[in-house]
Amino acid sequence: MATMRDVARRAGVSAKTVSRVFNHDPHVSVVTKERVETALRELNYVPSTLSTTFRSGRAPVIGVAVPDIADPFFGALAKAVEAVAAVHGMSVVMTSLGEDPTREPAIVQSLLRQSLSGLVIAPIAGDQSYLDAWVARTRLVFVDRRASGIVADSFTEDDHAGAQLATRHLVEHGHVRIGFLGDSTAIPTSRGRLVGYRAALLDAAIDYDESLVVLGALDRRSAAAAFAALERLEEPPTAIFASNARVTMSLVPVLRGHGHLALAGFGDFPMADMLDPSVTVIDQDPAALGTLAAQRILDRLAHPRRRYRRHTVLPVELVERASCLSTG
Amino acid sequence: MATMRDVARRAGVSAKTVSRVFNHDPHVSVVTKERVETALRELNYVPSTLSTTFRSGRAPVIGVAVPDIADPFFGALAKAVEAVAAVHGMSVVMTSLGEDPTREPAIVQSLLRQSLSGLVIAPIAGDQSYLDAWVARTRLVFVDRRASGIVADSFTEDDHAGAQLATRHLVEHGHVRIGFLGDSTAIPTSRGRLVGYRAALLDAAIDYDESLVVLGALDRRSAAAAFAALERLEEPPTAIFASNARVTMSLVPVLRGHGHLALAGFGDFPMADMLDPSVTVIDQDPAALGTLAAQRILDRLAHPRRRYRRHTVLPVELVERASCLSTG
DNA sequence: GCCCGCTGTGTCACCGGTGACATGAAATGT
DNA sequence: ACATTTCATGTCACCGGTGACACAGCGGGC
Repeated sequence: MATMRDVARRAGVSAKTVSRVFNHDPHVSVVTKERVETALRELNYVPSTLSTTFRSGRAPVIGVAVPDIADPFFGALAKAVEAVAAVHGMSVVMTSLGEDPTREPAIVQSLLRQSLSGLVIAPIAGDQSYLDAWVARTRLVFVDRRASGIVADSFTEDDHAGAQLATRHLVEHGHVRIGFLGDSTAIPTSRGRLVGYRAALLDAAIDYDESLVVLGALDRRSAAAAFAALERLEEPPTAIFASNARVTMSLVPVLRGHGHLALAGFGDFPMADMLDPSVTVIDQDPAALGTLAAQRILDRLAHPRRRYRRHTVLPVELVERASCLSTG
Repeated sequence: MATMRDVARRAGVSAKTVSRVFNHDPHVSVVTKERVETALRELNYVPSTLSTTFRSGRAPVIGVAVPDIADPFFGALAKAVEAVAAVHGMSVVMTSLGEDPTREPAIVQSLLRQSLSGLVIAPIAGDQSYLDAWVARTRLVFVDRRASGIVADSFTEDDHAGAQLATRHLVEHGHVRIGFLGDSTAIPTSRGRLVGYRAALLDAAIDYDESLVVLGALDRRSAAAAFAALERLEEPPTAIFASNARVTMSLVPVLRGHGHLALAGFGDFPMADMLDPSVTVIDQDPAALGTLAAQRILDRLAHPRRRYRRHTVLPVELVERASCLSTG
């Protein structure tokens, strides 16, 4: 691929002059300009971002680190980040953090070595103090979950209010024994949702029964096992609150086999309205998270000393469908 | 962030020596090595990939350009690419090409300016000759759809056989009037599936009726419109073949309202087995496409002059569920 | 005629890790 | 004891676009 010096040689000028022509610097004579433009065209010059990136020490790239890029929630989030980045001539590097919190630091740091302009991260580990050294260099924005161990911007959704809303909704449909099915309380979002669930019970003066809280529902098999644990209770639940979309989806086939319990889940998912019964959910807006996060990175790049709101919590809303109507 | 020269100054050696220690070059005395290692630790040195990338002219990055990264199919594909790349210390830049084929060249070229090690692309345009200049520099691998206008590796799925299989399946369930609902025949995959559909009809000695082929079913609304066009026919279809998962999903609510037609779709999707009726589909393997594509890029990087099979077509299989049983 | 400013263009250095090569000292071989 | 190899370490240049600065030539104002 032709470099600027190649073009310069062909046009009989210095590389700097080519640079000027390429960047529409007015201080170039018309004759020179035309000669250079011809050479540019003839050599099919395409500038490499490498040198500018190297010189500036900052790649025109925004990183996105999420638990799983194939998850529709994070897919939508990433897509939104990319849309914002593209408008500003930036690219997006993506990485899946997976399930193992201990691997998070290594994965994220190998991303950061690329001198990203910013990083949007939905962490899986309980502590991000390993990012301490990077806070000054890279604009870090947390989404879905707040940072812990460091101070960084965050855009999250109202886990507490959403879970409270969904649980209250089940209570209003006459349920008293409401199970909480989740993945792991190591994840802050799940913790927040559990707290919201408890708050709704408290509001309704329903005693909190720890045996109704079952974790580890990661896929259909483990969801079945978790559900079985609830069924074995002396007083099994008549309704279930699923702490995220993955749990809800894993639960659908399980509930199908075991009579109809009421179900409400945190997080909408494709086809939720087409299932029988259609699933009542708390609707999140991953695209909004992504857009805001990307925007914040660009804002901070453009205005390094401006001050911003540290934590933004987006409201969520209940999408009422049929699954909360049925009773065991 | 500390550079090698910073470390060198602190340890009282040259930058090169630091480089040697960092890369475990045995030609360093134990004393020096320890002094350097201390300095490395004290300054918390993390190498920047920027300089090496610049010098080598090749970023340790694989690009992934797909129509929509939020689509579960491409999400799974991207995830697989990333998994392979991560093992080799590489990152993945992703970009959505969107819907407008005319924007593809600009989007892809802005990716390529980053001197990627390779690019995995599922194109939306009908012609990739704009990539001509890049073939020599960047390892291009096409997935899901072949390249047109240039010679490049491809990994695709057997659109023809899959569509033929699904259509034959519907025929075997007694259907003669089978509608074909698709997005656009500008997309090569859709074209291939249409051909497969026609082949199955031919096999069964069923006349091909062009009015049974309706395109433009991109979302629920347009799918409804497309379906309405079929319903208006004098002899409406009793079964429908949907040319991709997005069409199938858009069609689910539409069919719900209009009596039960048999349905088979190309491409599985989450919850397809939980719908009522569960949807018979042709199962694709996006992760396999992603893995193979990434692997090919790494292979070509490692063995530049080795020869490879240009085009690989992966088999697909029918997942029989309930939707093909019901009859209008 | 001199200074000033403006214009068009060129030169140089820089960003940071590392390959190619050099250098001086110690170790080994004869 | 001297030649030769090995070893530890250093110096330099490079990758490519561009900011800082230089400089020659020219026109205008005094």
